Amino acid sequence: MNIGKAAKISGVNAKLIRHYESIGIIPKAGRSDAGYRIYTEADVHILAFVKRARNLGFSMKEIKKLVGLWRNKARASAEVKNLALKHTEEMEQKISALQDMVKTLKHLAKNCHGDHRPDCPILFNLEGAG
Amino acid sequence: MNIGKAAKISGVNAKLIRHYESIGIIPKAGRSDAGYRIYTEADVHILAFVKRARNLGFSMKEIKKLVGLWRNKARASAEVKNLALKHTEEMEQKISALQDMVKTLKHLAKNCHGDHRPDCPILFNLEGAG
DNA sequence: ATTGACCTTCCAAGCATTGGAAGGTTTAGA
DNA sequence: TCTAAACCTTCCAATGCTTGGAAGGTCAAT
Repeated sequence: MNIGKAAKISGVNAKLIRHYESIGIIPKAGRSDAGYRIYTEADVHILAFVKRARNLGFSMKEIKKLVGLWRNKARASAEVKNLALKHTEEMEQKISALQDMVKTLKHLAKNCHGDHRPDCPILFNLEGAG
Repeated sequence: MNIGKAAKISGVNAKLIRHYESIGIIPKAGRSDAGYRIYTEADVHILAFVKRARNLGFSMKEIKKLVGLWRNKARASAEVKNLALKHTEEMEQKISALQDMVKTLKHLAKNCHGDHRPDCPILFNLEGAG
């Protein structure tokens, strides 16, 4: 099938498929006489895999590893698990950083009149008075 | 003072200060005879303001607005508050998206042996079997 | 006069994705 | 058969934020 159909089925748009190919995330597709990329069911499967991993927040670098592990039937599950847990930790750190920011901003906003008056503790805090 | 000193005091490194100037976040600095940028205490104050806003997760676009509001003594606090609350909402959405990912990954990792064996529910899930 | 620490500009990379331009190919309909 | 729409190709650039380097000019102190 052509790239358009592969895109539709896998949920990864054509532009992105070409990009993934160019950075080596997925193997180079075969070509028709006219130079069109040709995809098999298996190729679409890889694309869908990539998409799911992205939805779980993995970076493309990590996904490259995951795809490699996935296609290597002899991989050790420990390697995959480590990757997943490391990623989980990073996300948890991001979450707590975001929660801190939200907490601070909510506190500041709560004490801001939010009307026509110019006085604003949010700016006052950013100003360095906090 | 020169850019190096301004960087040290404000906590924003010199490279970044030039960049901020180039994208219009901060006003263009004055220049010495030799072309060196010259900063005043007030300039450093703005830089520190930007840095604090960044630490709260505001985008540069938002910060551009905040700096404008901050310098405009006649601003309405409502405008600042809206900006802050909108930003807070966005962060909360990010948090919950991340939490979903973490939950899914933790669940998968829990059921993964994590040893030399190849079987791995994490990959199985990414494969599309989930 | 020379060294070293500063400053200048420009160009590029990193992340992941999206957009457009300019052109070739296939398919369907008049 | 001609043509128009819908596909495909490549390349170049932008997004947002930051960092890095190269090549060169300037300052302060030795």
